[in-house]
Amino acid sequence: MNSEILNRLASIGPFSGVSRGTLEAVFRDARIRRLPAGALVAEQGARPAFLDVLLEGNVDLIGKGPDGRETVVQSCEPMDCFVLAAVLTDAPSLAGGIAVAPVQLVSIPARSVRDGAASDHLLALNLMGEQARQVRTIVRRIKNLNLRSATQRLGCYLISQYDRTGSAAFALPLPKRQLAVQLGMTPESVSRAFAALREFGVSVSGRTVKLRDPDLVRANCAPDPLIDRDWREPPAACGGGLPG
Amino acid sequence: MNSEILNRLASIGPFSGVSRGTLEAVFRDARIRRLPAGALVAEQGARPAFLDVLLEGNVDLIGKGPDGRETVVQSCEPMDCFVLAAVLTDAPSLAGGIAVAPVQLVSIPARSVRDGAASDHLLALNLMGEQARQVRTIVRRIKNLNLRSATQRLGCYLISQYDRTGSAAFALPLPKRQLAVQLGMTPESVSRAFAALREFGVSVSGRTVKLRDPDLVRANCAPDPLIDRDWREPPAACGGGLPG
DNA sequence: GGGAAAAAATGATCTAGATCAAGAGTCGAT
DNA sequence: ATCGACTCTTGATCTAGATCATTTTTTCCC
Repeated sequence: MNSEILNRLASIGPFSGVSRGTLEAVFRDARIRRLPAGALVAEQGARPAFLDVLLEGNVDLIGKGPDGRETVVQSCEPMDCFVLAAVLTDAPSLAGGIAVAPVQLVSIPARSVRDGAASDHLLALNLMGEQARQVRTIVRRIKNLNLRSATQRLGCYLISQYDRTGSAAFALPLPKRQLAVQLGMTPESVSRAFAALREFGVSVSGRTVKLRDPDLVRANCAPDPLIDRDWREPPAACGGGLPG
Repeated sequence: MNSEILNRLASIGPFSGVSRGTLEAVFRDARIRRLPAGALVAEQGARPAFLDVLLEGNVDLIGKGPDGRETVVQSCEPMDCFVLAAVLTDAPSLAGGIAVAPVQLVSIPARSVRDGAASDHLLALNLMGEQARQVRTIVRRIKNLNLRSATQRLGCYLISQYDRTGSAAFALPLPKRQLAVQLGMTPESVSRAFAALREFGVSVSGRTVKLRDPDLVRANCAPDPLIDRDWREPPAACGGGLPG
């Protein structure tokens, strides 16, 4: 566990501001794991022995039913941690984790995390906030899936990329296959949704997307900050740099 | 705020074991509210001024999209608290609350809750656990909705009632209209699902349900502890009263 | 560059459940 | 009991998106 990784860990939500002593105790028995794409990162149904923090790659959390059907609960990006809820409650995981790209992750013994929260007030507060944000992320996903059509979902995703990059032409950060997972639909439906968006000035070529008229897309896809915005940062105080 | 209510509050997950002093500070400005069925209990989109704990009645948390569509995120029972995630992160509510029966609830200023968590380690730990359980409840709901058919959902619900009451003939604790909401379908679909379950020995008359052969229902509805069981209690140590 | 293999687009069907539209109980109040 | 207002049931369509099948495009490896 080198210090560069330790610094990265110390900077994410759950650990930010936590005392050196607590961090050392929590990370003492942590281990780095590297797994190839397709590997099972976490198993559904078992009480998790480790809290995993993703350093590189992507992981999908997939819930399986008794009859084999599957549903993606969440897809994780670098610096997300997963199975946190199961670790904190010491209960069986409701979903398994699959690496969709080669991953590097830190595995922290569940015990260490729980002990750390029990002995360090700030860590407990951070984890509380992390779980609260997690609840909100899932609720936003539910609203996205239930309140919008497939085309609207894709359109809003493109708009959010446009807003993030500030450019009307950008590359998708994900292969389309993964995009489909994230948007809760089949790859075929993603294709059709792209086709439907052509009408609104959206063109795709390979992984490059161009929005001829972002406002036209916006007008037709019902974007909504309560669904699309991550609110991780404090609610933008109106008038960023303005006085009183 | 009489002491009987205060005792009930002190016994629920988030507040259990918390010192008298902290509880007094947190509840100092709390108020009891009573609202008729149909009333708006919490508004979507606003930063919640209060954390609400439901004492009596039922509340549905409903997310609305920009174009008017709605989806039920959760339905709350007595002693549940809602909008907790928004209170803790001081962010706009993602869902509104509607009273589906006359409700009595305690409204605790959001500020008091956050201050309490910041100053009392045990309260922070409790709230962390509460949020973790909340995450799991929502994930179980997602799995229930995505991994099972409408008929299976109803069947599993009936099985869980059978297990709770220990009797093959019991009364539904909810009007069918609300049952539909809880199971994520329309009232019409509930009717049809009941009709489909007749084949498996399920008979309904008014609010009374009889299971002629619970195992037959079980065999056809794919029950799954990872979906149906609430795991609020610690994982049942195998062999409850047995030695060794 | 050529050619296998994966990813994507397109087309044709299928399906669970929603929606729309009547009937049939059920209940409470007078 | 009678009315009227619910809730529930049942039936007839509709639809978004999944699924299955085929072609086209990209990727990438020697």
